[in-house]
Amino acid sequence: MSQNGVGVDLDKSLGYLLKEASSALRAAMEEVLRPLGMSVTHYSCLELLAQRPGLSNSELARGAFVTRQTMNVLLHALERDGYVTRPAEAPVGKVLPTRLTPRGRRSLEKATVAVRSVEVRMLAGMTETEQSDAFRILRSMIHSLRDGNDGA
Amino acid sequence: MSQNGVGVDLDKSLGYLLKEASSALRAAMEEVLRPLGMSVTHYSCLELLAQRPGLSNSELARGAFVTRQTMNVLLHALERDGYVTRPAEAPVGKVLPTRLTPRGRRSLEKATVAVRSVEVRMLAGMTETEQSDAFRILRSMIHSLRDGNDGA
DNA sequence: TAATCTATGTCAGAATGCTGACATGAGTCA
DNA sequence: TGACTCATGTCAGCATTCTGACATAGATTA
Repeated sequence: MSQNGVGVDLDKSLGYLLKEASSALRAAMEEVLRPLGMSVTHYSCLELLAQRPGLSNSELARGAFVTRQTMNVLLHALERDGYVTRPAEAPVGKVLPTRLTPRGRRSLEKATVAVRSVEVRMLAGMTETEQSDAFRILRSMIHSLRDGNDGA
Repeated sequence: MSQNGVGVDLDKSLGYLLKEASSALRAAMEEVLRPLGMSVTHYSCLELLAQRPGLSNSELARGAFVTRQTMNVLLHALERDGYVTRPAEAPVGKVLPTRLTPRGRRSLEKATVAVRSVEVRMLAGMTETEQSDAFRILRSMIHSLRDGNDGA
């Protein structure tokens, strides 16, 4: 492992490590979701709707960490394939509350099993203390990064 | 914040939190790199070359968590714009060792300052202990996720 | 009430990254 | 030596996501 003192030493950069972990997580999730014909964003959307029925397109987008436009495309596909339903007209304002269909719920159930296996694997090598540390530390990182986004 | 007991509870999912942190980091880096006309992958490539001169296209791709093909496109652009150089013929095998030009090095210097500010911000809210915990825990997560990728 | 601001859904075009495929060079092993 | 395996660089086509833009609905404020 060669390295010199210049710049941000990648071996010691928390940002690089975070990116590496995220990349590994994404790969693991894609691997278990592929046999189900489902992408990570696809799964995220369904999971969000299961836990908070009636979310709008924009809310789903924020929850899945993509743009409104991207989520909009996905939602239309999911609606076309019968996984979700949206009212033809907005009950209030422009917001179209989205809900899972029975088919969407069934599809999600299989995916949830697959994804949970990844989550379990990730937690496996950690003690109880490390697990709660992980939550606290990740939350701290998110908070620090968000603060500077529009603050300073 | 509503939620029920079904499925993977996102509020308590380490995977979701990891994705959130990674998303925040990416946004923060894009924000500071945009004024320099540089993308995250672009910066990653230059930083890798600064620390390990002579890396091949494939090695750079693995280091930046993209495919060979993606890195290949980027390298050609960087070479065209005079940030890196690659020999016309492979000294050995097919591997074309890549190196930063003085221009590439100058460009990287500015980016490094910007990126370091993000890294500092991320570490700011954490104690010394938490910082070393963060490294250990992230490494543990990466290891666990990788193991299962082709193993079990 | 009227003006302004903010958030939403949506369309269009562009950028980015990926999968599939191919030829080639190097290492392995019979 | 020859067959096999593996990694590399590269081309082409496709998928996903993003940025920019617009009209509209609700909230805020003068």
